[in-house]
Amino acid sequence: MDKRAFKDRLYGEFATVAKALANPHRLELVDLLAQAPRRVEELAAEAGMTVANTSAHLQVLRRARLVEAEREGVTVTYRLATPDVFTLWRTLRDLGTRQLAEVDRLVETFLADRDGLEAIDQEELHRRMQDGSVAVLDVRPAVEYEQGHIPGARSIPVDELERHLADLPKDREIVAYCRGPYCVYADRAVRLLSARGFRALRLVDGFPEWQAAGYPVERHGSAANRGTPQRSTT
Amino acid sequence: MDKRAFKDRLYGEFATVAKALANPHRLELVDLLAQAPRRVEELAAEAGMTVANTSAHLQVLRRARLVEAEREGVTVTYRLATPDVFTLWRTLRDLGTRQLAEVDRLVETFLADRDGLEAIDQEELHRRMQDGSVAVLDVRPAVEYEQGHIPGARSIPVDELERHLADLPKDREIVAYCRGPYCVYADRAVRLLSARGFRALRLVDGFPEWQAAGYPVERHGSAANRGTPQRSTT
DNA sequence: CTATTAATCAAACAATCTTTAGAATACTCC
DNA sequence: GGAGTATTCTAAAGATTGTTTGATTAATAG
Repeated sequence: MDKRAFKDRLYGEFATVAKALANPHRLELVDLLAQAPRRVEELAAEAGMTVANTSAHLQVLRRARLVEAEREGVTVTYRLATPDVFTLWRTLRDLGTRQLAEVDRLVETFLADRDGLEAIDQEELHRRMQDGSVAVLDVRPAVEYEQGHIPGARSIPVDELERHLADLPKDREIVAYCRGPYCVYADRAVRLLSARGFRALRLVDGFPEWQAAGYPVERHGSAANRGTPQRSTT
Repeated sequence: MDKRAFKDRLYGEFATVAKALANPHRLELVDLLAQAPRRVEELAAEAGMTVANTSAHLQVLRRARLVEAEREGVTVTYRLATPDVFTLWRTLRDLGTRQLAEVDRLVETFLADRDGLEAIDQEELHRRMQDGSVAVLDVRPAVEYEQGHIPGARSIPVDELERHLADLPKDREIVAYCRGPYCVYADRAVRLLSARGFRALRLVDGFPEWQAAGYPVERHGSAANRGTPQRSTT
């Protein structure tokens, strides 16, 4: 094998990873799987695709070793092959956010009223959590909460929020978070809560970013911290 | 615009970035541009492609805002749009290295004798540079050295190494580096030097990784440090 | 064994991507 | 203006990708 053949094949291998991410549907699937492992049907429903098409895309991801599948009886559960896959997706997403004006434009258009919502970042939330001045609210679907959440966070999926307002404090600020910077659940929650007289604000990032930054994480209500928080793993 | 349309378009934008990287030739171009800005012809020659094809691929990268072009007289010089593009490429490459067995196999096959070469990492090189126990050798093409190199490194492109052996010290270890973990120039240099009685070893990473890690960098022989080194920007 | 459910496969088609060859453009030098 | 050079554009062929439809496989329950 000569040098040119070696290079071609090596870059070819790395290109298969990029190819796996080079499709909007597959990026959405990766984004969903970063929240929690899921079955094919669930993924198809969440992403608004047919099951057959979802299955085909999942297999592209699997061939690139970005996701793994596990059969349990009649269902097949997919999960990210390693947390590094989320890191890659986030690196891609953040670069796109900085470089592509169109992303800004889309956010401006669709999340026009987001500017009116108060927001805080991870560092500030972590500080305020420690002095107990805030209540934390996870508004993602329950299955995602169960796979891991910010310690002490209460799980109320956004669609059920209206029914559980009585459980929330009026005397403390409420910080709502969801899947990530482009997830709209937290926006909706903050808007609803504000309208009902709560003091609510949103976390600018989602749970996967919180976890990737090394902040403590809780699972199934039992403490499962990763030690002292360490900022900025990027 | 409804939520589904918003998501589709947002993921679609991010997919354009992944698509730009989803081709072996374009990855090689990004890798080359991470070393130094270059003209189309130079890139085509380095990557073993026709000029027309190189131009076409560069424009895919440009539309995705990963590279920028600047016309200077009759030539057009391309460069990475931001250093973050290298970060994305490295994240992709490192994930591929960890996940794809085929990468390992290719390296084993083509760089079979690499195991016999002594190697050190960035941290250790930085330490040894400070106590003056090593000479550092940049074996990349001169244009790449001129765009930035490890402070105090001597530039001898690997093809000219044999002619300049007299300039190298026999009483100190020589650390050779080149473009990155899969670049073969440093391997060749270390092999040649060892055969001629020098004590030579290779740096496991290349210059772009050194720079991205926050270690000091020098340009055109004049000091241009970035302050104290800070490890691990990943 | 049969029926049921979840997931995958196979075939087909449209759409997109890659490459080449040759033409066209943009600039410089004379 | 004309010649020469670097780059880009155009057109066309060939390969790859994405999606749907309907069939098929794998496991479970009765």
